[in-house]
Amino acid sequence: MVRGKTELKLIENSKSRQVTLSKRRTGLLKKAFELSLLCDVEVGVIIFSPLGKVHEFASTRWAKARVRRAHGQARPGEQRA
Amino acid sequence: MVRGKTELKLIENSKSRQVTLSKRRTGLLKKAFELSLLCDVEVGVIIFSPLGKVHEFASTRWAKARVRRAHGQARPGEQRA
DNA sequence: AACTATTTATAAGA
DNA sequence: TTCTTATAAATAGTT
Repeated sequence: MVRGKTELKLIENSKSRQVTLSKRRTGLLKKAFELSLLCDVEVGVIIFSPLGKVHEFASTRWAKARVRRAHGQARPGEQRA
Repeated sequence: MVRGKTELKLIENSKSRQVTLSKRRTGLLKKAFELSLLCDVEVGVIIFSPLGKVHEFASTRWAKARVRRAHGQARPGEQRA
């Protein structure tokens, strides 16, 4: 949201969407890390990219285990199919 | 991180920590929502406050189910005890 | 991948 | 907790 603020809707252009995903994913994971550190809370974040890649942040071993369990089943595409 | 930038370490003062948690939690969930919307990705976020409260964001029914399953077991404090 | 103009997020204070 | 404000951080578009 900068330089001609972004609308809050799906980014149609796939190239832009990919770039934005990459940047914001990094930002989101960073924010999650900071929150867990600053406030001593358990945080878990899971992001499934369309291509099937998974990115995650889990603040502790406990949260990691939960996150793992969370996607130990089917992936989004499979589930919704 | 503003007005005398925050150090990346546990906020010792519990009052400040609580306030920061509240603000940043809101921000994190918002970012997660935006990411899922803008980039069409599945996103799940779980935050366990020390007091046992749970805050979450899940972009889809699929993700919701996963997140629910993820903390349908024990809570952090219990697990680590 | 870097840059940079702007928008956002947010720490502190009220 | 909600509002305000000053400033740090994130990031969209560009190179």
